Amino acid sequence: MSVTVFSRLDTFSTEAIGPRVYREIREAIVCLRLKPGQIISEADVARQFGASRQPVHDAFVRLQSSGLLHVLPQRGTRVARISPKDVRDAQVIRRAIEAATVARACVRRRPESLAALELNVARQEGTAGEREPNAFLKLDEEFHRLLAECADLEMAWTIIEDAKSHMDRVRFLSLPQTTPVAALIRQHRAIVAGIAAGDAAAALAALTEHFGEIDKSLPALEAAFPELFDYDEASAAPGRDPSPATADR
Amino acid sequence: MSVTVFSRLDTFSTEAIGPRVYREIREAIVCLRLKPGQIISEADVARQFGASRQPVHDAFVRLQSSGLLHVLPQRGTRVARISPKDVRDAQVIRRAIEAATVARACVRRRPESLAALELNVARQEGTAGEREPNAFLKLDEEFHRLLAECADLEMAWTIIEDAKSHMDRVRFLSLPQTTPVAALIRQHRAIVAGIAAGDAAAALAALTEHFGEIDKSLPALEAAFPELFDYDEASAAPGRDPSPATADR
DNA sequence: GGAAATCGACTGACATGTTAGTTGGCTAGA
DNA sequence: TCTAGCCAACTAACATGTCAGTCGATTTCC
Repeated sequence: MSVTVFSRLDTFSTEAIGPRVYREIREAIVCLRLKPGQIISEADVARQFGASRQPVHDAFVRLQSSGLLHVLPQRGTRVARISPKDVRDAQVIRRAIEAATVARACVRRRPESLAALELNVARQEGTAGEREPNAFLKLDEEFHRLLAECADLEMAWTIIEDAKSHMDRVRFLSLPQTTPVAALIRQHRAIVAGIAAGDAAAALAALTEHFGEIDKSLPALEAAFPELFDYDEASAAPGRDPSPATADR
Repeated sequence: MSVTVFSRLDTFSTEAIGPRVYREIREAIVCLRLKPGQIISEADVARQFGASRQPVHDAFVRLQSSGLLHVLPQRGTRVARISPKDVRDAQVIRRAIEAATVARACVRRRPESLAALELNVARQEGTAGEREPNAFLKLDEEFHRLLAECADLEMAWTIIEDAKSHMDRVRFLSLPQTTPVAALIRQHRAIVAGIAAGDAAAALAALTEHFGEIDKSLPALEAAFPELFDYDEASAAPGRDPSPATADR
């Protein structure tokens, strides 16, 4: 009936179940192991984890407020389809916040933060030869977190993380096709250089270029995977889906 | 023992309990009916609502992820103190997002959205004579929501709402003292005028001025109500509070 | 044959029971 | 008087039970 996506949580961990469940479900959504549009149920996911419904329910509550899940009361829960509007909204918002972050970082310029950024970019370059893109994605994630830290704007990272999740699903789709990782790394380096020099204009220019990438891939992906996308006006629309799409897998 | 803050939910409502509980708790925090630093418990709040712990628990989960509650596992939950850093972070983020919103609104310029904004500002001016500031606050809230709608950036409002909550507690504290409502309304009008004229520079200038207000009041408030503020580095720090502050009340 | 009523198998919403971790006060022993 | 250990009284975390609403397949009636 339903696809098995999660594996039993190991019992020998000091970490509470709740946070782990949340993290795993979230990652599964962003990495498309849970397909956009797919129906999932608290009880079913709980069974897969070998846990009770409660921590899964808590995770669902949080993921709903991030917009990654759509809960239809008394009917079911589905993984949010990729909404082109949400993707673009998230892009605009992320660009705005990250621009403010970089501008602030240019003013602060803490040596230790800069060192951390430099190190991170160097590591990114180290992954250039690898086949596995996940290593780069992890470092990219950390790069942007470090930016926020550098600007002393931790709250910014929390928000970017949420906005990013909508964008990352698109990025994940586009990975097999065009992965201009080298270009992305070059942009990262330019941002760091701008901050190090206190040259806000240069850093912001590099950042803007950095965000132009997704725009190119989105239309082609929509054409290639129409069933993963959502074309309705309101992303959070509760009652919809007149499409004859296959419910899951 | 604990202060009664909530009243029994009326049973004759079609709306589910969960959303109502969430809304009420959130409002109580923002309006300082729940004091920053105060200890609250799921069971106690549930009793006050005449509901079970479950919907209260769900609300706590969401409020924690907004940073309005700090849950100390197995120990208790406290209303987040007002963290000057969080307030400033929220300000920077809100300014960034709202600037992007206004810039976009200047480009779109939908007549019906503009009309809604005009109407809203007119209503604000209608509250000028009233003693009750809540009417203005409600309209102010709606004004910024309309801005997001005008820019077709619904996601922006969701985020601003969260960031605002941290700022609003400060604003609530400062209300009795200095309420330059007239100035705020003037700024609102200037923003709308800028959008209507498609003059992004003018609109953004008005917006920037609009955000300068809190900066002035914050230091004085910190001095006046030290017990409501939190001076630690990390706002989300789980284990802290070495201060001998009175637990609640 | 076709439309309407029915029923059963789901779902999440909500209620309640249980557990483990923390804390603060009490007491026994020095 | 002080201290170490114990214990009762909390807490949120987690588990499970119950319920009402939804949907779709089947049946029933025309």
